[in-house]
Parts: sequence; structure tokens; C-alpha cells
Amino acid sequence: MGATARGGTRAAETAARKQRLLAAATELAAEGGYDAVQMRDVAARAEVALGTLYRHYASKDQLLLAALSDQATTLRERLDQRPPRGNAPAERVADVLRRATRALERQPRVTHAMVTAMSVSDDSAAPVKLEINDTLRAIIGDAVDGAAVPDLDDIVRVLGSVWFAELTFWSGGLGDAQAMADNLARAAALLLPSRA
Amino acid sequence: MGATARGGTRAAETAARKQRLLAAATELAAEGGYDAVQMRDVAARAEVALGTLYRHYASKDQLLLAALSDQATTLRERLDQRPPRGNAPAERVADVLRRATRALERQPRVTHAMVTAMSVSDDSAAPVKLEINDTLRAIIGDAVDGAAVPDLDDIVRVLGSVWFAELTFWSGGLGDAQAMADNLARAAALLLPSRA
DNA sequence: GCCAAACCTGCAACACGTTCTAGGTTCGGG
DNA sequence: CCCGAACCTAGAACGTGTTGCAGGTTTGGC
Repeated sequence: MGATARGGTRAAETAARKQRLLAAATELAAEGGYDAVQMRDVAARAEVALGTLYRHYASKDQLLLAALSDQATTLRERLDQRPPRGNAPAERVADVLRRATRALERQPRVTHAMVTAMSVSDDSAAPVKLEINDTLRAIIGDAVDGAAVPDLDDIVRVLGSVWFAELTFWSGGLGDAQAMADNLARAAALLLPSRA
Repeated sequence: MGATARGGTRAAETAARKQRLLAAATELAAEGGYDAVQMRDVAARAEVALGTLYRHYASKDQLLLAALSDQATTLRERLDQRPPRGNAPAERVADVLRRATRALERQPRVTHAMVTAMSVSDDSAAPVKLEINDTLRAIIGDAVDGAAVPDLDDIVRVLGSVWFAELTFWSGGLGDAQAMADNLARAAALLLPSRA
């Protein structure tokens, strides 16, 4: 019996197991990035059999994407609570991207693991990826808020692409966090009005 | 002895072997995408020992990136020969991106394999990746040509990011080629003057 | 109560990237 | 002519993601 999984009902135990699996994956990622997240280790740390891990998450990448999806939602909630600074849309978006990026920099190995999982091309992971994408775009959308800009959707989409590309480059070892932040800010300035 | 490698000098044979390795990788990619490029098969098809493959290319991803680098250079040369249509910079860039994208769509599995390799986070692959990036940006830069636009570098960088992100999404199964082309065209329209 | 379905465990087995070993051949410099 | 360096081959071996198997336990419907 899992010593930790003492929720009353069976269903609650199952949910707790999934939580522990996500936590274990995140911990291992924090310690050594993508490669350190080894399925046998995740299962062991969560005190769960390997087969059970695979019953809940179809692959290593889907496990990491589930963790990322959680984190993205949390990030969005936290950002929503403290509205972005700045009057002009460009400033607000730059502020949000800066804060989000700082949060990611704080855990570079975790970010590395999750960005890697995000870049993997696995068709069966498409739904989770779409969900993550929506969350990230929503974060940007919240910052722009009702700015009176035509083509708003296109702009948000472009900013999302730039964010994704910069994260990929950064976690792939091309360029440092500073460059990433600068490029993001410049992209926002380019696309959005700088004056309220 | 390799039946195919009949260049006179030893050095020429070695170069021929590298060529065959790249060709074999590309062929296998064309047949089944990233997963079908298996190192044992690449070596066998190029009539080369597995160890030799690894002597020349440090990993599967670096092999694919070398092939991609070749292709990108070829693509740039071909695009340079037929200058883009359109008077306004936005039109010309959209035209170039459309043509480049069509070339990639024609070999979706190859593109899939190479985009996957490009997204892999392997620090030792950074140099090749940078080179590829430069080539892609140069392709865009050629199309903009001397357009009188401030922030030209930033714009080209953003367009490169959007291109990369769209390719990643497409080859990851999120969205079709049409959506990719549309998004690219809209990004170009957003960032560049639409009138000469 | 009883059964099928759902879920768990522990463990063996497989596939493919990567590394290593033990030799062979070719080339350029003394 | 001979040596060491560079390069090649065939093949074994290892690590890690993934799958499969042979049981056990829990749950929900009858």
C-alpha cells in the first residue's frame, strides 16, 4: 500500500497518486532537467508502480506537459491577481512577459524539461499542447485587455510565437535570459501602441 | 570495402561517405519522419559502419541538423535566383515565406524530422543551430532588402520566430499548412509597410 | 453476496540511441 | 622502410522509454 496515499475513498487515492506523480516529475526536473526525469525514478519517488504511471500518462512527454499545464494555469492566476503595471498596452504586455519570464528563470531546469516536452512532436499530445497554448495566449490577452487595436488576435498570436521561440532558444542554449527578455520587450513595443 | 566509395584519394572517399550519410538520413526521413531515421539504418544505407557515422556526427540530431543546414543553404540560393514578387516589403516577404513553406510542405516528413531535431535541446548542437538560424534570417532579410524601415533587425527576428513557431506547431500536428501560411502572411502584413 | 471492470504491483522484455572494444587499412613524416 | 595518427569495420554492450504479463484488491451494479 502506498504509505502516503491515505485519502479515504479509492478515487481520492487515485487523484492523490496523480498529484504525487506530477510532483515527483517536477522535483526530478528541478534537479536535473529533462534527462533527469526518468520514468522509473518518477514512479519510485511517487511510490507507484511503473505500469500505473503509464496508466495515467501515456508518455514521459505527456507527463511533463500535464505538469506544465498545471503550472501555466497557476501562473495565469497569480498574474491575474496582480495586474500589470503600465498605461500603454505595450508596457503592460512587456511587464507581464517580464514577470512570467522571471518565474521561469527561477527554475531553469524545470523550464528546460517542460519546453523540451512542448517541442516534442507527438500527435497524441496535441490536445494538452493546445490547452497550454490557449493559457499562454490568455495571459497575453489579459495584459492587453481591451486595448483599442485592430488585428488584436493576430498580435497576440505573434507575441505567443515569439515567446515560444525565445523559450526554445533559451532552453536550447542559444542566448541567455537577458537576451530573451529584451527580445520579448522589443517585440511587444513593435506590435503594440506605446502610448495610452 | 564500400562498393560505392570509389573516389580516388582517401580524403575524397571520406567526403563521399559524409555525403552518403546525409543522403541516407534524408531518404529515411522522407519515408517515415524523425522516428524512421534510425542510426543503424542510416549507417547501413550509406554502407558505413555505425561507429563511422558517430565519428562524423555526434548524435542523431546533429546528423539531421547538418542535413537541414545543407537544405537551408540550397533553399536560400534558389530563392535568391528568383527574386520575390511584389512591390511592398510585406508582399515580398510574404511571397518568399510562401514559397519556402511550399517547398517544406512538399516533403512533410523530412520537414518533420528536421524541425524536431531543431527543437531538441542539446547544447553541443548550438553552433549548427545558430548557423541555420542565420540562414533563415538571411532569407527574410533578402526579401525585405533595403526597405526603409526602422527596427529592421527586430522585425526580421520576430518574423523568424513566427516562422519557427509555426513550423513547430504544424509539424507537431497542431494546425495545417494553410493555417501556417495564413499566419505567416498576416504576421508579415502586421510588421511591414504594405505599400511601396 | 457476486461478478466484471477498473486499478494496482512487481518484473521481464524489447527497441533504439549511444558507447566501447578489438582489430584492420591508409597516409604523411622521419 | 617504419611509425604513429587518423580512419574504418563488425559487433557487443549499456541505458532508458515503453510494453506486456501474471497476478492481487476495490468498487459499483445486480
